[in-house]
Amino acid sequence: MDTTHEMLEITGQATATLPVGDAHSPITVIGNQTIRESFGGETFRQAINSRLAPGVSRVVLNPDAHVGYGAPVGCVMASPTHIYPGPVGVDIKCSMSLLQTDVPAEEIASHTVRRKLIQAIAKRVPTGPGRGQRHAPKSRRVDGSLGFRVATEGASKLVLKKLGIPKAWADRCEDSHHTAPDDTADTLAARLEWMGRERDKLNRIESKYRQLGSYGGGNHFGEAEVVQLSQDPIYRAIAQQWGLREGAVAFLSHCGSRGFGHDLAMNQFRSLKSSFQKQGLAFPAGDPQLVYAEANSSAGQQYLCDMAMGANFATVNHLLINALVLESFQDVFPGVRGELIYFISHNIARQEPLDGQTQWVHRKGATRAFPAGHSQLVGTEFEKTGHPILLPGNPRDGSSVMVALPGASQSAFSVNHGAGRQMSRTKAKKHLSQTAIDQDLIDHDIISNCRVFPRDEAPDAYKDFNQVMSSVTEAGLAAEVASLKAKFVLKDGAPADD
DNA sequence: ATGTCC
Repeated sequence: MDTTHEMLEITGQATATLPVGDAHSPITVIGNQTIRESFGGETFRQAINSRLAPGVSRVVLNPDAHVGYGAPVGCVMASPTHIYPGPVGVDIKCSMSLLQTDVPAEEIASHTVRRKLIQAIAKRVPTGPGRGQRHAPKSRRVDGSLGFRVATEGASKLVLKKLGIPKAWADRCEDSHHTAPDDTADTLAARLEWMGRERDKLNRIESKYRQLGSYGGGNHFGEAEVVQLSQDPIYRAIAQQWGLREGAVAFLSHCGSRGFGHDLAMNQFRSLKSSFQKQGLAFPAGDPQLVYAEANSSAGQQYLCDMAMGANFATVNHLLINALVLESFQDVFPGVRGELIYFISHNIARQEPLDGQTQWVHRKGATRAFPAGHSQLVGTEFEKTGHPILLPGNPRDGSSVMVALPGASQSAFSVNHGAGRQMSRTKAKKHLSQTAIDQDLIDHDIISNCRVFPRDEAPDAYKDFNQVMSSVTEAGLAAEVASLKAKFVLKDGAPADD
């Protein structure tokens, strides 16, 4: 009997207090026993609240799940009719990207070379709060006018050209641009103009444009990797078809829409909550973080416009970071070339065919996983293989590139988005030893831009990535085509003695 | 996630 993939009976022991009508299908839980024990009651409660919320057709809990804003981080929530800002998340279109260079691994064996790369990247792509554009040359400066184009067009030809980003990279994005629900660019422009005019937000928004090309903080990072292809000939061939090469140095990035998306999300939460209160509407399970709108309503359309603009910002932010990282490599290795393998989000709602109808698939800390032949891949270069899935594990145990299998239909064509936090930041700072964390990375030949690695971001603050990965593969959702071994990490550094 | 509360 396969215990790696179980349907959580919502009338079962985890949820005995919640009466559920027959109309509700159970929540799908992806996780072996170790993983299921990692969830905790609050994560299940949030999943059940999400499942019982209006208009929701399906909820999937992935092995990296933990408590989040309204819905767990590490879940999928689908609705044909309703849009939920909480289950998109506050960092709209937080995503992963993978840039492969033609530098062979041997070239970055020495710490001296790696230090040079770290300095070259840190000079161009800052971590922590503040502006990404602080050292940008004039040619790349994002003013209000270009920022407007970024927010409304995403990775359009004009935006890519202005920012010096290779135009071919747009084809390697899960979505290179996002439009308003009515599919017209003018609607987004009108929404942005309205925010500037009616709500006196323009100055603040313009200041956020200056964050383009930066990582921010928290779990965001940039990491140099050595690519190791799968030993399985079928999956190795898929990796090679995507352009991955054994022993190449690649760069994995994790970040999102920075202050720009944050402001859009928070404004939406505020206005939707206040609208619920004015109308005397009840929040799902009494939780204001599960506030929602019907997608076709005026409020729903406004949210979808703001989500699209946050997503456009995140996309261009990521592509710009990759262009700047490639330039940094060229500082150290003149003439080196690089190609974007893929860019894929784990905090977004997308319209997708699911269970026989078009639905809003909310992925909150979950990654799209379309296998070969999926209707939304038809006509793309990934039609015959499925698209790359980029999963950060942790620097010590590595990260993974996967391909979806037909079994992904059981998880709403989604997998996890990483390892998933197992310790709160507070608990990690209290319980994990700083010297042990730093020694661990040294032992694994990994260096970092931080004097000391942030304790709340240490590998052991997260779940065992091998357990998470085996939960996914044993459920038949996806298979690994390549693993990524970290060589250096850029993160928002923690002070030495906090 | 976020100039970590407008």
